[in-house]
Amino acid sequence: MLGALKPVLEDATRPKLGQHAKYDINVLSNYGIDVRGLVHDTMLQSYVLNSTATRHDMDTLAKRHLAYDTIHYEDVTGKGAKQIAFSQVDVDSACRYAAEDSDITLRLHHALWPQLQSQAALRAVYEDIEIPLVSVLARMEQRGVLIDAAALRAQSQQLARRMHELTEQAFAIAGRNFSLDSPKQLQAILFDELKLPILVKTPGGQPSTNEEALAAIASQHELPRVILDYRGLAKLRSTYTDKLPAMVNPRTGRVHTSYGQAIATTGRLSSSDPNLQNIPIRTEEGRRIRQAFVAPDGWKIVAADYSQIELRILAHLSGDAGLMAAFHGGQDVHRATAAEVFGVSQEMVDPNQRRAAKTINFGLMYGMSAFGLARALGIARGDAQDYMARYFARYPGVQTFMEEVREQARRDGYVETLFGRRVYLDYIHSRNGAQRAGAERAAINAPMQGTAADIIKRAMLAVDAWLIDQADSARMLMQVHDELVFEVRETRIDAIVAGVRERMAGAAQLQVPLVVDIGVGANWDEAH
DNA sequence: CATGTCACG
DNA sequence: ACGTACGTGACATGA
Repeated sequence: MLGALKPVLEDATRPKLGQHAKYDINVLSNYGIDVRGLVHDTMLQSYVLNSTATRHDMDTLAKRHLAYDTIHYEDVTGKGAKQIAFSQVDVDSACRYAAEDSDITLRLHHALWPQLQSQAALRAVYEDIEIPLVSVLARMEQRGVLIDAAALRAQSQQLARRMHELTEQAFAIAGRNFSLDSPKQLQAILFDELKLPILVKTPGGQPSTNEEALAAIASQHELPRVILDYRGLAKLRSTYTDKLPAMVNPRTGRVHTSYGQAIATTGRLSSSDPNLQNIPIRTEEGRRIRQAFVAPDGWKIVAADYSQIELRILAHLSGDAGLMAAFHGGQDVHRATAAEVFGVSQEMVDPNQRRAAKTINFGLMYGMSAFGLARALGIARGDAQDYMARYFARYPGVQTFMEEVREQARRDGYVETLFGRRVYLDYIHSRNGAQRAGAERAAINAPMQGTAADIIKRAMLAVDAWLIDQADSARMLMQVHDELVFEVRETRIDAIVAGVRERMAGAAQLQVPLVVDIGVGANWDEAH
């Protein structure tokens, strides 16, 4: 069958329609078939029409648009311990399931494509960004990234030893044994037995043992610090140093993530199994994990990230003169903001003022309140209010922009990115004040996060198209929201760095420059 | 499967 | 009185 289908599937002039076609493309790739000619994907149609609405899997879409209950995968294979591989399913059941898959996909296409076709901006996002991106992502997933599994295993051993020591310490301090991994047991010790004050609660109303809560009581008792140290190590070990070596594909010797193209409401990608978009970077111990992401002999890792892309997008979308000037002058934008808010020259900005300005800049993009700013900076609410008032006085365009975004959300029920991608806000008219406020914050953030997502996707398409003519000099391996990671032949570094920079910087024409920082190294950490 | 926690941008 | 900074994915626990 594969032999009969191969010429059809590989013929780009024969148009293909799929539901989550990237999945099928990857399966067929494992059987030596290079699918060409994908023109439609109903999952992506649904996602571009409304990223917020629902999940975009076939069962959900069939129910929603066709009022049809599909045969579920688990109906055919069973589930849990008794589940069998699809290859073990009897041919009659497999045929029914697979035939329905094709039938429903075409019927979904007839339901969704007319809606998309009639809205030019959405159609362009779909046709010019999402559909062509499918093949780029499929190849990134298939390529995988090389990791130094032995180094990670060694780090796991070290972490285990230190965790054991911390466990012994914790037992001695607490006066009894308990599971350091159990928030419930820890809560009983800290707040019932030791009577430490409850300063933070969980969303469920329980006394929290999270980092903020433990840090707040660390001055009153020695146990919280030990737990914090233990937690830091436990996270690294369970999620990364144990897990990543176990996920190396024996056939390729590499780790292969899956990119979610219809998950994040703003248009971002997600990464799973394993998630390569949350590899540690903020601590030295964490960076050792990044050091295990390596290049093969004769190759280097090249990491290219957009500098301050969301703030630049804020400058562009708001048209605020002050913010645009900071970027045009090539200034340190947080320093520039500090100078404005605190009324000093940029040279006189102290580190604390810069840190506060950075918090303000980021917080504003998330719709943060004075209360939130006060908490983030550990200052009085009145002072935070003053800072924000001064910020908006200095950057009036930003305030106007944010009010306009809120207005659009209330009027239309959605907001837009620079390229016309829509993000619907389901709770913008909620009678529940907290929900409504949450929707307003999401509305503020979505145009910036979403435009950044559009831009890097456009850059990926441009870079990929260019790399095809570069004789396998470089391979795009990962995308981490504002960063692209490549492996590049050592002999070709300079040309590839220049080409990548040019295409990433040129992925959108903004009122401010798009700056790309690029590093080269033997591993992902060195490349930063 | 829900909850709490924590890794990233 | 409550909640208060957006978007994700993965892990361990415990019912």
